[in-house]
Amino acid sequence: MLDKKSPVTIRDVARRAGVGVGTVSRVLNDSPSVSPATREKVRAAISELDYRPNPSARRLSLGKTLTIGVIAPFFTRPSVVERLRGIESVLADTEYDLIVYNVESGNRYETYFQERVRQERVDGLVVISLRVPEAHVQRLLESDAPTILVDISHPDFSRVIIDDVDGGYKATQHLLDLGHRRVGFLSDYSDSTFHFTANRDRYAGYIQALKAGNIEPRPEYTVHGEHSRESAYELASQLLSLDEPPTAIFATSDTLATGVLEAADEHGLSVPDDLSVIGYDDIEMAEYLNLTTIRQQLFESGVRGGELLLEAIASPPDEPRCILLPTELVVRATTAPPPA
Amino acid sequence: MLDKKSPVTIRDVARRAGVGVGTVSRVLNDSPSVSPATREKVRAAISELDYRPNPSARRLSLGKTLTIGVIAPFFTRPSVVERLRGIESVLADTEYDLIVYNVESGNRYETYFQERVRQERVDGLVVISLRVPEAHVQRLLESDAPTILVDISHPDFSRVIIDDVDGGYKATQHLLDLGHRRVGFLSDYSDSTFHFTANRDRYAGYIQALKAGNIEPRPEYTVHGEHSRESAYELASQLLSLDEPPTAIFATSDTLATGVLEAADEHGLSVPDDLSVIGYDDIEMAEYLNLTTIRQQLFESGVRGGELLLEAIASPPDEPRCILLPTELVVRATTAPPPA
DNA sequence: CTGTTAGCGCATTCAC
DNA sequence: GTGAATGCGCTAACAG
Repeated sequence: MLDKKSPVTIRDVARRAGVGVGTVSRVLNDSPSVSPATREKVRAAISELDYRPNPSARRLSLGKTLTIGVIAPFFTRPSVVERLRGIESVLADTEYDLIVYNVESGNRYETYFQERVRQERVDGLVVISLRVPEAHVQRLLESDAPTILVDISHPDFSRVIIDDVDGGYKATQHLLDLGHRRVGFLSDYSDSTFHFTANRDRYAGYIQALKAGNIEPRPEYTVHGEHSRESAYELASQLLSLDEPPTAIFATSDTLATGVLEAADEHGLSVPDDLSVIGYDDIEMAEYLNLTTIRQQLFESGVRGGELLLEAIASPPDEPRCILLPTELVVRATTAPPPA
Repeated sequence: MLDKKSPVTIRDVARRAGVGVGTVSRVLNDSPSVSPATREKVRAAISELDYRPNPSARRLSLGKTLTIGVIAPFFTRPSVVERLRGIESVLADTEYDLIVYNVESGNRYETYFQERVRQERVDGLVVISLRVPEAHVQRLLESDAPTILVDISHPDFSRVIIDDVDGGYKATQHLLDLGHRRVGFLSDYSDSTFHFTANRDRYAGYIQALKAGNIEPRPEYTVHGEHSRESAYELASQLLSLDEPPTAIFATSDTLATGVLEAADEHGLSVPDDLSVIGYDDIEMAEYLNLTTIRQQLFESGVRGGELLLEAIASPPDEPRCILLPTELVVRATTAPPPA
């Protein structure tokens, strides 16, 4: 015989405490208008029955989903995971559930924005490192559920972005300071990539630094492809096979930088003596590899994004807010003056 | 003036299509008892109104949450992220939402099991690399929402585990085959750690291999601490400072292995000539570092776990199912015969 | 202060 | 095959 004990509801509690359901609801929601005595009775009944409110009912009645959605290319990059951690850390103390939408392929990318993300589904959305499809911008903006961008820029959305122009500038400037004149730029920037503004900005910084140093950018020194070590390996090989190869390479992520390191090794080049390499992000591996890099506040970006979202849900700002996080040059062992 | 267009409901669709709400609900749920003609009418109305059913209402009415919870130490280890990816990939094609509970501290660990995980909150739960608190085992087992374990063993739960005894055996055997007689075992196994059975099993395999090779295990060769490169560095240093230090070290994760590599370097030991090092997991970095390791099917373990859960929800098995995933020795450049 | 009641949007009987 | 009615568990508005 099935002993399906149906879950205890608010009515059971009310009965047990000898009060009405309304009162139980009030103590549940910390309403001030409940006498201490009855409050205590209700509390007792709740704990005796080990009662927990049914979230679905609560959500339906409230007209809120009490959940936050995060849409991101989670698993492709350590940096995204760090940001996610930051978001999760601020949500953990709230009543919001965190539901994750992982985007690894183009079709799911569109699908998530189209299907899943609606007022009825989440109370707020944060998009990490992913370009918002133009087709969905308007709807997102009009929705009651606010959207926050992290590590991606768009003038109409509140966002926390990294000062990537400055980061790119710093990286390049560091190389220039060391005496390099031939600096390669290697990234996964490309129109087909979801990940968009960050690399563009870093590139801008790269160009600015070059110009400030009176160095004419060479088109052949800029390469880009997929975001993987393998791809970076190919791209770097291409750079190093040039008639006049760069003496330093700025890779727009630490992961890419490892591919560059690999290629250097393959070409019999010793780092940093023959070739300087600088990465970006300062993920855990960077420290181990002694990689010079541009550190950005990964976890912090998630925290700030989460906070922005919570605030926006509480009271929508009149206009988009923008938080700009600084970067920091971390000099380690993969950069040095160019060979004499 | 606020133009709060209230979301379109099933009633709007019914009205538009000139039918009752029941009928709309039927076509929504692919009920066979709807005439093709009206089905078409309803479909048209749905798309004209761009109607989407309200998940909260649906859940309440259905008495299901349509969400799956994953509780794991997500962000601490790349391996966990890989497993999560696997789970997400099978859930992405279903109507289930995936909500994540990140456990980084002890109190949240207890809290999640206690508060969040209840029938009313999720329809199913998967626990990754985390020991289930004994105090909650019974409740979990009795719940209508099945619990699946991934990378953690418990006789009462369906689970997908890795053959870690064999993995530990293989790693040790590989070292023995190379001629090593003094093999250290370095792990993050400890009672205070959530992560539990995996390291214990690997240790068992280590001991078995030693015994099979007629080598008496030495207590001082077994060390454990936190799961971090820094910790591994300390532990390895300790090992290498022994009067008779091991000539090979088996670290129970690739992350730990990097710490060992670091310590070796610090001690002026060259790998693999002076010291052999083998890791575990074969995360992405292992390939880059040319680390000999034991590969396990990380992503696959998540996939299988997700499938197990879906099946359990559909029809609870009479007794726990157990899927055992094999490991594979991947020989790269950090292991070699001991110094002469 | 507190009990009662009316929805929230959908699925699901039950008659027709 | 289809419409109308009932209930899922909770919140909020309304009396008292």
